[in-house]
Amino acid sequence: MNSFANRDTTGCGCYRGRRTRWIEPSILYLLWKHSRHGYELMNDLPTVGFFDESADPGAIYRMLRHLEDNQMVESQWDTSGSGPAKRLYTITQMGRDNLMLWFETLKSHQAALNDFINKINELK
Amino acid sequence: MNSFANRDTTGCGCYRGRRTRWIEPSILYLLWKHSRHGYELMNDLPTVGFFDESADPGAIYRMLRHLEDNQMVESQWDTSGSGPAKRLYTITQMGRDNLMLWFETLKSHQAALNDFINKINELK
DNA sequence: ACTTCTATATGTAAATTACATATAGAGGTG
DNA sequence: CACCTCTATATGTAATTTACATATAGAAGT
Repeated sequence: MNSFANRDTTGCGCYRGRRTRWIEPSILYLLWKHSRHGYELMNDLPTVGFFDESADPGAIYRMLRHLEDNQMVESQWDTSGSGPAKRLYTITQMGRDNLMLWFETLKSHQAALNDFINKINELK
Repeated sequence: MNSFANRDTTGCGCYRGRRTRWIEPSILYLLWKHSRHGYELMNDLPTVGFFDESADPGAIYRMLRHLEDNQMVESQWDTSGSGPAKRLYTITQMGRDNLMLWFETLKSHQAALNDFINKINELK
């Protein structure tokens, strides 16, 4: 069964203010800047800030397939260069729109977090 | 089986930078301000900012029991007043220490979130 | 007797995470 | 050429977490 079942039909992972799955906007952000391979994303994700040294390959490839199923990204096999064939992922307009939805969610979370941190500060 | 198995032995829910379970610091924060009943927490949690209109009673009572198992809070039955007997929860020194650990985690998450939001802003 | 409100607590399906493992091409080395 | 390592994509699955439903029960009003 699809582990993304029960999500809304737009494929937007930011529905209902869920605060996890930062991997989705992180991937969209990196692909917005320029197209990349999955393996590249695995190395680049930690630069976004939500990940430590490495990101889980399983999570990345499953998320990429989910994003592709929902027309957020497109891919094509790239047989040039050395090493095994790789898929080059490119963000679509829907993907960009989706990241902008995420942006609103992230800002609202940012506000809540700032507020909570201020509250704790006042305790001391 | 305890659903908090595999957590570290200090009972600190902020280990490894986990970004969910805001309910734990939220409860500790409210109890730091003053002792409350579980039912009161259910109503007060939305004022902290991470919850919408209501918080899940199941999550609250299970978290309270977890906090009590880890000496973060203490409770005593309160039979005064009207209505059924209720448990009055009070934060302990360990609970306060734990919230301060959470505080550091939350600030590091705040930094990552601020950074990511700025990055998305630069795309536009 | 019946209903509603307060209060605490448990059950469980579905979603998610974390980690392990599988598959496979390319390149280097003895 | 057998072997190892690195790159690259992908699947399997146990444990964890969430979300929602339901259970239990005293008190208070009607």
